[in-house]
Formats: sequence, C-alpha cells, structure tokens
Amino acid sequence: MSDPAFKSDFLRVLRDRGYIHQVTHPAELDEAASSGIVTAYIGFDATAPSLHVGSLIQIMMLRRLQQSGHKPIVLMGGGTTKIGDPTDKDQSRPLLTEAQIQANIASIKTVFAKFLRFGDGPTDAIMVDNDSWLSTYGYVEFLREFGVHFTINRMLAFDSVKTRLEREQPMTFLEFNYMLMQSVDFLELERRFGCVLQMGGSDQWGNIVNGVELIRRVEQKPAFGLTTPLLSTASGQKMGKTVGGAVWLNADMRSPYDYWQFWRNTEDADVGRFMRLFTDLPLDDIARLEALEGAQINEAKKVLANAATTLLHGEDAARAAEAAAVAAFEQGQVSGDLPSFEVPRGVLEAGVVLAALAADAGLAASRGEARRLAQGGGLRVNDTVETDGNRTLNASDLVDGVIKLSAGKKKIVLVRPV
RNA sequence: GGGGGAAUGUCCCGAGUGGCAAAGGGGGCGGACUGUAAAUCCGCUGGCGUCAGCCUUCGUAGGUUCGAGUCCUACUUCCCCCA
Repeated sequence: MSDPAFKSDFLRVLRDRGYIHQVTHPAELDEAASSGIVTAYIGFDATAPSLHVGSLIQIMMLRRLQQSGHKPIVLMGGGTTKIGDPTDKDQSRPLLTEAQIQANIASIKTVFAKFLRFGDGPTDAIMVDNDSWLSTYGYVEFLREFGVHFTINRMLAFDSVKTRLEREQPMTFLEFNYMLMQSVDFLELERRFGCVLQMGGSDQWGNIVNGVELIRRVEQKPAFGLTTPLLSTASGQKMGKTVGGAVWLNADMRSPYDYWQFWRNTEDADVGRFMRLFTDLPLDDIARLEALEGAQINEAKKVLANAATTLLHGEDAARAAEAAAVAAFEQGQVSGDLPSFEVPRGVLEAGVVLAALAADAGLAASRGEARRLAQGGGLRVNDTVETDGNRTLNASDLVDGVIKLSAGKKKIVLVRPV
C-alpha cells in the first residue's frame, strides 16, 4: 500500500496527506483514477442533526476526491438509521421517526455544501438516501436477490464478526445483516451512478470489502474500497472530545469561536498531521510550520485553526474567532465575540448569587458544581478569582456594561443586562 | 422447556459482612507547572442549601426490619449451560 508510484493525483494526494489505511486494489484503482472520472461514495449516519469532527476526515476525503477531478457521492443512511445503529450496545435508544431523519439529513447537508460543490455537472457532488432503495425490498426478494451471494462461512471469517464471537459477545442477526445492507448500498450506487469506490473509516473495512466483492461477482465490474486510519490524538485520546462536549460541525450547535478554539488547542505532536488532513494548506507550508519548536508551534496552531475554521464557517468567522481569542488570551481583554449570556436588568440589580448565575450561563452543570468550582479556585469574576460561590453579584460588578465570568482558562461568558 | 449467573453513583468499568451519599479505577472538570500543548503532581466529580441540614439514587414493584444496594416474593431485561 505504500506503493510510491501512484500516477493519479487522487491517490497521491490521499497518501501524501495521510488518509490511507487500506486499499483493495491499489494499482487498478490508480489506473482508473488517472484515466477517467472515478465516482466514489462514503456513507453517513443520520442519527443527529449534525455531524461532528469525527466525520471530518471522511468529508475532507470527498473534498480531495472532487479537487482531483472526480465525483463524490454522499450517502445518507436514512434507511439504516430507521433500524438504529446496532454496534451501539444501548438498545433502549429511541428510534427516530421518518420526519426526524429527514430533518437531520437536511441539516447535515448544509455542512457538506461548505466542503463540496453540489450540482449536475460530471464532477459535481450528489447526495442520496439509501432509504430510497432499502425500503423498497421485501424480505424474500432481498434474500433471493442478494442473500445468495453471501456465505455464512465467509461472513464469519471477517474480523468484525470473528472478534465478537471470540470474546463471546452477542451479535444479533440484525447486526449480522448490516454487512449485507451496506454491500447492497454499494451495488445500488454502482448501478445508478456508476460508483466504483467506497471509502470509510478503518472499522468499515469488512463491510466495504463485501460490497466490492458483491459488485465484482454480480456485475462483473471493477469496484474498490479504501479506508482511513482510526483517528486519535497523539496522546491517545479519542479525536474530537473537548471542553464542552462533542465538536459539532453545525454552527448552531458549536459556535465558530469554539470550533476555532478546538483546533487552536491541538496537541503539538498532532499539528502537522491535522493540517494535512483538515486544511487545504500546501504540503510545503505544512512541513515548515510543523517544524516549529517550543512555544513557536503556537503560531502553527493558529494557522491550523484559521484554515480549518475558514473551510467550515468562512474567512470572516475565522478572523473574528482569532481576534476574540487573541484579545482574551494574549491581552486579557474583553471582546464582543466572546459568548454572552443575557440577564434581565432588574434581576441583576436585585442581586444574583454567583453560583446560580454561573450555572445558568452554562459554565457549570449545576449550582453545586459551580460552588465547587469556586472553592477549587476555578471561577473568576472580571478576572479576579472568587472562591465564594454564594457571593451576590449586582449592578456594581458591571465593568463596561458587562460582567466577565470565567470557568478555568478557556470558558468565558460575558453577562449582559438587558 | 430445565438449570445457573447478572443488573450499582443515569458517561463507562467496578467493590460492597443490614447503618451507605455507597470503596477503587477510567473519563470529565478545576488548580499548580507551562506555551490556550503534552507529561507530571494536587483537588473536585447526585440535587438543593441561610452549610445546620433536607431531598433523590444501587433493573421494576411489593414485603420483612427501628433501619435494605445488602434479606424475602413477584416481574423485566441480559448472559451462560442443558434440551
């Protein structure tokens, strides 16, 4: 797989930027990608109204595909979402209604539009929902048409299945069938759009390979699979979890400022890797930036944060986020771009308990937590540490019309009377 | 169908002789040190509180008891073995 002689721009870019974990038929795929337009797809879940950073590597890979002259298909798992994700052990998860799923898909599409060009052209991206075919099959029909191509013997040999059985963990029949459904997705996309490549995370390898083989067997046509490495930070943390929970991509679920902060707080050892994966910066620039040492690497982190935020939220939002961050962290100043929380003026003048205000403003989950935070020295009012959570704040605490509340170094809220 | 085992702090794993707001981890949050990094060390980690206390928690529902996560009964879900 570390074949250095890729001819196609597509595979060369993917390899150089670190997207490739495994590929099914590298030479053949390379040939196809260098001689014509390759149509490829990645499947996404529709269980939430937004994707989060964990999916970003996949989204970026579709972007690279389009950038190098090929056609991306975004497959929304509307049909499979109806069943619920079986790899999640929590079986009590409520099933989503048709309307919720459609709303989620619409919301998610707004994010894709930032990274991909959609349209009717030969290399324009399209989005399809697997519900449009999965829901049309009857059970018998499904078995007869597709079931005959899968042997239990082979399915049992796949790692995803094998390890489950070896660990004596239960695997339901439903789960077992996911492999088939995903393979059928690939086949349908091949028939409808001439899609020949499925990409995904390394955990999808088994499912992808099955689809590849199904197409090769049924259609007697070439098909390929490619997976990305599992992403974690250099210190072993799962990618995408930070102060404030999941890093959602939709702006209404995660502000551009927070998104910028997420990238700004990248570990030193990850800066280069992330720039290659999550920005369009040229490799030369990245090599220079990631070579910075000591505190200088912070400059590289800002470049990373700006580039990543610009892709998702636009240049203006990225610049505003940077300005707010510089003001808050480097100059200790208050900036209007920091998150704010509004309090009725009358309430403030009557006096508000600090712990209650901090909890309401979202700095702590409860008053008790806010109190503990204060006791531990983590709560500040206008940059002064306040250890008494029961202290009452009123209008006299306003500085320039706001009260600046901070929990730790990175969570800041401006309380505004209205 | 028969037999055995399990369900614990609503993030996860996990101990728990009838006195338990419940050991210990992980994770998370905060502090120190730094560079808004990593590593390390320290603290916190059910809710409300006028800090005395009150309230709510151990699958569900009952029961025994002054007192139940702990004992009894039924039920639910899951796992294993036999058929």
